[in-house]
Amino acid sequence: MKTALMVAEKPSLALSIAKLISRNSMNTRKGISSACPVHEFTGKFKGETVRFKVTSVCGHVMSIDFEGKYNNWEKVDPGELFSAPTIKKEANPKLNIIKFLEKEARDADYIVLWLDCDREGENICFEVLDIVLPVMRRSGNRQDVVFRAHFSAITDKDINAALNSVGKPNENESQCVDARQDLDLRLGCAFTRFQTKYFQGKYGDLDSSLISYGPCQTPTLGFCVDRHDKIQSFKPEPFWMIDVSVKCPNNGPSITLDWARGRIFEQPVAKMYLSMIKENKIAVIENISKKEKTKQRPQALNTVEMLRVASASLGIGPQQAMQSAEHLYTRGYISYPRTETTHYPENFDFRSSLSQQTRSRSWGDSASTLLSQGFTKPRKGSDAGDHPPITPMLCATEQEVGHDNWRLYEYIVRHFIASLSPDCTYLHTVINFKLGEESFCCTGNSPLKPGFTEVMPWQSINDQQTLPTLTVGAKCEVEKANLLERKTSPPDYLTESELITLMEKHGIGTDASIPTHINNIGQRNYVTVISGRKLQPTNLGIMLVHGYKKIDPDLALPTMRSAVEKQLNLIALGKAKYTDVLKHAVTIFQQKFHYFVAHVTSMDSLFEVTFTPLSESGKPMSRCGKCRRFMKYISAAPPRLYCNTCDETYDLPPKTNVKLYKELKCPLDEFELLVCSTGTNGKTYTLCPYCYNHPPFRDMKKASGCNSCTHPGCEHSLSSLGVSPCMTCESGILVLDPTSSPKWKLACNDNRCSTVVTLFQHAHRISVTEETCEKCSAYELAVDFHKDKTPLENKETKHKGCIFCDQIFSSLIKLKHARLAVKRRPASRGRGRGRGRGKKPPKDKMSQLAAYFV
DNA sequence: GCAAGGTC
Repeated sequence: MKTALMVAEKPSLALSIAKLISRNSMNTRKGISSACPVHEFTGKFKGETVRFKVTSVCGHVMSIDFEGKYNNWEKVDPGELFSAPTIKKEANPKLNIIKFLEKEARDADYIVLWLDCDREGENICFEVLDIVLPVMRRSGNRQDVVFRAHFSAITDKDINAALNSVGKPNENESQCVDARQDLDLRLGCAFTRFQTKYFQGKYGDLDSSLISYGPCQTPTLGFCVDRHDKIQSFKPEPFWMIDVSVKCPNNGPSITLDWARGRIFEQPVAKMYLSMIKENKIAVIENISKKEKTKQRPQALNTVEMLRVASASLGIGPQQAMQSAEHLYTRGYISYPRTETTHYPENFDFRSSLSQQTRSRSWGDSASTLLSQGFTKPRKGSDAGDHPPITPMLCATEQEVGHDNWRLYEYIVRHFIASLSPDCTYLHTVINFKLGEESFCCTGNSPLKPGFTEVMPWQSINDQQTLPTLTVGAKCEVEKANLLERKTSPPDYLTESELITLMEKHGIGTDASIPTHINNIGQRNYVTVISGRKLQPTNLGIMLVHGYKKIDPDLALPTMRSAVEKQLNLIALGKAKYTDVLKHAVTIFQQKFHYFVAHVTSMDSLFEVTFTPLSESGKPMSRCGKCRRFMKYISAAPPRLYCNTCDETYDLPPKTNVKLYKELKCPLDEFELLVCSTGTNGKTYTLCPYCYNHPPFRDMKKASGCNSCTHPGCEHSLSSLGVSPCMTCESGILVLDPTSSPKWKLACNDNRCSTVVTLFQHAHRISVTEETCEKCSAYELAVDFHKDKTPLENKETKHKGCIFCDQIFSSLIKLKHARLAVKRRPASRGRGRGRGRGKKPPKDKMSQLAAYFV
């Protein structure tokens, strides 16, 4: 029997497709990629009986980057990036998708591509083909083994129809995506590297680790700065309005009236009207109109609407909202959260979705009512052909999902129920008054049928002013008539929710990437989120956009993206060749880049008035090894030391507190050492500013401290202070922290690992000896305890041994877990001092150590 | 260290 391998874009879709084709009878097994299971069953394909294997990738398998040497910021001129060679590399190596696909393809005769039916999906088709075709059983030529399923909904009908009418993948559409990736990479990286190096090399208070540019993120920032500019250039104008209140007949309530003329912009005119009005003591009701109005139930929920409401009503930002939605989706509480569609599929089972929600204490009654009394046909939405709208799939409780996820879940459920509820109707009343010649009115809304607002109470009609019952011709006594002076007010900063709408309208980003772009401009310190989730641009954000406007306005305009996409569309439509279009587009941006570089001083003239030059930034910290003068510590991102005399900058680790380490010097370069602490877990280590940026030894990585330095003679180095391999991470070594006295500690020297082992107190001195433990081969410590507080017998103060195996030491280290029965191998002996210290002992040594500290 | 696009 032949085998057909079928590949979807994500695991959830592979499952749905397998269920629909196999009619729910399949075997599911794990694949070598932890994320992607394989569903197997027998069925019909192209008239023959085959074994189906349905699985998936996780989005793109590959991503584009420059060839390695082009990633060196110091050695490569950003301008070269427009012609630098690029490579495709595995997008997420942890998932091991390439190996997984190769393995599953080996016994396959057919490959059927079930990737999403959009351009990205078409592109992933070819990523998959590049991996599977070389290893597949080749029973025929490519034409006979490669098939593409075209589907527009995940329904029985659609999926099975797609299987029976498979076609071919569209290479033009795929190449269109390749072109976009190539262009975005070159453009983004060239501008980002140039700007970052240029401005960080001049100013000390930009407070951003990266001055990035991107064809989506920059126009996104542009929207925020545009609003800022409108606010800045706004000139308030005074205006006057007439505030009248009348008393209803028969001692009725007082009501405030609105003047038909609204605002008057000339004071004398307003005053004239006021005196005319004041001549009347009585307002007469001229007309009363009552109209039934409708507030429509919401359409089915898609991603951007969910993000807008999350930001505007729940105060949850887009990035966090997507994380919550992801959490709810992976646990089965809601349907797939990335969709543009606002129309329910024809065969959507509303009854079962509603039934699940009847158990809820908060909205169960609403769901029950709809089930027993019949629900309203949902409004027609738009079907983007991607995924069904976002709906609840299971009834959750707050305990199960956690408070923040719960708030989003609650909204999704309420929105779903509301979309099946009747519209809300209310009575809109307008009462027209006459005061002499002038017209006034007052309006009121009173609910008739609450409809969907019962389940979305925040949408309900509730008027502050309830109108009393009045009749035409009734006379109301004027209580007061005053002139109010007001000023026109500027618009407010853009809210996240408005920004999402603008991005969607201009085609900046996609439902999945909009949150990332918004998050990016915050991370880079271009905007700050202020109260009400409004986005206020920072000086940096404003200077950048104003700078682009001076040099080349296209760079920050939302139209640039769409103009590029128009060109790229020609590839997808087969009207132009991939290489021609790409070459043309790259050339244009290369020219724009060179023009920008040539004119960057006009952006810089904006920076000069706002930011502080490096020479005036920071406070003196440690001495430079070259000129012996104090260098200045700049704490704003990116943190660094700047030597004004040498005009050199030395990067420092991010998010780390640094201080001088007793004026001790690095024996190699004479730079004064620093002590770094990250604050979170009490891990501290020392570093030499010069070695951190220019590692002196081949086995010392860039951006490491003395605890990774293999200098054989320096007392601060790994060679002198290293004790044993780290028990929690793969590559780290536990090093004595010489600054930790009196609460002595060992800390892992891998930046990414937070392991810290707290040793004993009451020791004046601890040193790492040259001897290694016979049992575990860790270096032994020599400890000098305080004579009054020594834990040793007979008031002894000195003791030497292995902290893991020595009875006295191991009893003094507080272990969370008792020693487990660990198989011990005879210790390797005779390791030399120095170079050997960094080397990793056999694997079981690791597990042995791990048993002590969990 | 950089873009934007998939998805976990």
